[in-house]
Order: sequence, then C-alpha cells, then structure tokens
Amino acid sequence: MYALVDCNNFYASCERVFAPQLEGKPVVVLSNNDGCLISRSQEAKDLGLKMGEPYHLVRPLLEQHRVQVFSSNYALYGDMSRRVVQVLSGLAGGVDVYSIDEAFLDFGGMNLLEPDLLTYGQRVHETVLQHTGIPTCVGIAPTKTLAKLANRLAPKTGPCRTVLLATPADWEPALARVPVGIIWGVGRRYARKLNEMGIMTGLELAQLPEHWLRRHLGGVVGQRLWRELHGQPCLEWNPTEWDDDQLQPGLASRHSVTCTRSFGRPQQQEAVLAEAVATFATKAAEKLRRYGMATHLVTVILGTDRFAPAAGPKTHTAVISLATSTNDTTILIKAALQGLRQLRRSDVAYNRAGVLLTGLEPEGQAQLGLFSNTAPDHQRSQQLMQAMDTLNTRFGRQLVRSAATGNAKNAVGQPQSPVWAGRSAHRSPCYTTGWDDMWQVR
DNA sequence: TCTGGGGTCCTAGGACCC
DNA sequence: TCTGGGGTCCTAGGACCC
Repeated sequence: MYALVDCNNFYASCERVFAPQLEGKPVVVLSNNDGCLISRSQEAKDLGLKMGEPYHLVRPLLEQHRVQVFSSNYALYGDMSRRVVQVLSGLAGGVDVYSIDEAFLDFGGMNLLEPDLLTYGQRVHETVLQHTGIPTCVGIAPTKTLAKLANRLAPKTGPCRTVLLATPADWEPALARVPVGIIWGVGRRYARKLNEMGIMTGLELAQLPEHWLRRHLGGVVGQRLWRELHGQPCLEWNPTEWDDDQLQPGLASRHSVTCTRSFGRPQQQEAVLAEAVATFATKAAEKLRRYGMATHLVTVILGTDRFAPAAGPKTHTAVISLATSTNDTTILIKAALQGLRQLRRSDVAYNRAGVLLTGLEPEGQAQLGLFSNTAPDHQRSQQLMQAMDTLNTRFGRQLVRSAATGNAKNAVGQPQSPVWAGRSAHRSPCYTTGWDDMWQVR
C-alpha cells in the first residue's frame, strides 16, 4: 500500500504559516515576474480564480475582493518542503518525494491492517500540520495512480483528510465519479481525444482493453496506466533517504538542469543579454555542483514574445559541446556566451533567456579530454569552485561571482537589480533562510 | 504595459558501429 | 532479380507532471 501526501495550496499555505492573520482570507501567489497565478488558497479558488491565469487580467477582481497577493519566494517554499519531508521520513518505511509539495509513503511492511491504514493516514496529516503548520490530504491505495485518485477525493476541510481505496469495490465507484481528465497521466490532449471517442469517466477508461491504451495513449505509458488502474503497481519506487547530517533529503539524480527567466521588459543589447546569460549559467552551475554532477552540453536559449501574432518559432537554441565534462562556472559561462554570440540577432529584442545543461554525469566520473583540461587544471578549478560555494553559502549568494554577471549600482553606489530583472513587487521575507528576515519572539 | 519555470518519459528516424 | 541482424547514440517532437 502507498500513501500520497499532498500539501494543500502549498505556496499559499507557506505564506500563511508566517502571516496567520490571513487564515480564512483569500491569498494568491504569483509566478516569477509576477506573471500568473500559481497558487491559490481555498477562499481564492472559491472566488473563481483559476490556476495559471495572467495576473494583469484578474487584478481588478483581486483588488475588489481584497485578495492578498504574494510574489513567489522559492527560498521559503523550498525550506518548508524540506521540513515536511523531514516529518514524513519519520512516519513511514520509505518516502518517495515526487515534487516540492507531494510525496509517496510506503505503507507496506508496516503491519497495518485495513482500518488502521485510515487511522494512520490521519495521523500523518495531523503530525505534519502540528510540526510545520502545513495542511495536507492523504490518499491510500495499492498503486501510485490510485493513491493519487484517493488523494484527489480526500476532503480539503473538516477533521478527516484521508481516503482509502483498498479494493476494486472501493476504487471502481470512485473512478466512475471522476472525469477522465482527473486521472494521473491523462492530460488535456488525451482527455479531449478520449471525450471525442465517448469516454468520459475514469471507469470507462479502465474498462477499455489493455492493448487499446497501449495503442492510443503513448505506448507503454498507456499500458502502465491501465495496470495501475487495476491495482497492479507499474510505476517505479524512487526512495528518498533523509540525510541526518545535512538535515535535508538526499539528492535525486538528474538528467538535465535549466535556468531560464523572462525579462521585466524586452532586451536587445548584447551586453545586457550577456550579463543575463552569464547569471543563468552561474546558477545552473551551482545547482550542478550541489548535485555532484558535471555536464558536457550547454544549450543557450533566447525567446521572443510568445504571444506575438507573428508566425514562426519563438524560441531559439544553440548547443555548445565541451570536450570534457565540467561543473566549473567560468568554463560554463564562456560556453554560454559563445552560444549567445552564435544565436543573437542584433535586430531582435528578446523577452526571455536561459541556459540548459544536459549530458550530465557524476562529477568524479568525468573523463579528462585528450588535449585539454589536464589534471592540475582540473584540481585548481575544483578548489576554486569549492571556495566560491563556501563563501557564497556562508555570506550570501552573490558575494563572489564572475564579473561577466554584471555589477549594477544605483546613483549612490548601492548594488541594485539588473536592468533585465523581472518584476517581484510582493515578495515576502525569507522567514526561515535569511538571518535578517527571521521572526523575533519577545 | 501586462501571460512562469523546471522537470520526466517515450517514439521515430537517422547515423554509425561490428 | 536477389544486400542481415543487432546494437548504440543523438535529435526532434509530443505527451505528461508539478
């Protein structure tokens, strides 16, 4: 048996933990650049506000109902997520962290009988709430896909937040109640296709032959879905070990690392784009080192206005291949700037840029190139990166950095946001990760 | 004026290898 | 007339997830 624990309205709930006066009031959190609504409290959902809606379109409605608006604060949400995982790790035989706000628990081998499963799910909800202030729902079933369904059906209010679907007699009526698009793995495209064929509910989907799903829903992906809906576990279990020394979940492996951002306004100048791209390469390299990985493929991304009526591609990419795998910021910046020079057209203004790193491998395993990056160079590079990471972790993220990332100052010489930076007008403090933002208890 | 960011997996086709 | 079989790696595109 698996349990899926999903944090309710996670980002909005994080903000509320530190602003309890907002309990019971509508709250929304915006995406980067204050672009779209990406999290809504229940009260905000009840006002008819939709996920992903552009902020500028719903602003009048938000003001009319005095909705509290936050820019996204990923330092806060990431740390709250870490705390939730810490609690969950103490409550189950195994944890599989699926995203920033949800995790599967392994309830097998815990000697829980059926009525106890429900009680234990409740205990998980109560413990997470007590230790972190974050409300959750719990869904329990023999496969991940059915646990997802159980979670969806769990009440968001009231004392009981757990649903158990233990046998076909439990999950078949549940499947019959939900539209097919609710099922995990059925997105908008498949839902429309299925509806056009007259398949409207989860149960109608489950009752089709297995080979039909293989044929029409993405090959083996569809076949796995069929089996999962019949109680046969097909999706992998990826355990996340809690690291007691680091007080954080163990790092999962990665196949790619990206850092992309929309600009506050379109940018045309080479110098500005170069600072932005160097900054994204720096962030991506830091992430790579945190994961203990190295890359040999650097992709630079430039994007024009996605909503412009003009035809043609809105995203352009250039790939730079490195002779040797590395996670050295200076090398990755050089490669990214080379890609930028290849890509950039002087008569175009860009709304977005980014850096994508692929071809990842564990850093120790990286082969030395035949003609480059001799061993002593490699060692010096590692020492330099380690020194920079140590200083930046201890004294603040941007303390030591490459000059290529820019050095914007205001009229009195204070550092200020670069010209390409996006909007973030409603950012909350970093309550749990910044010394200056910490709460004081008198 | 104004619309996010970061991932995953699968398939098909082509180049290349023995 | 008549040209194998079994792989890997890469890319692009399409679907999905949060």
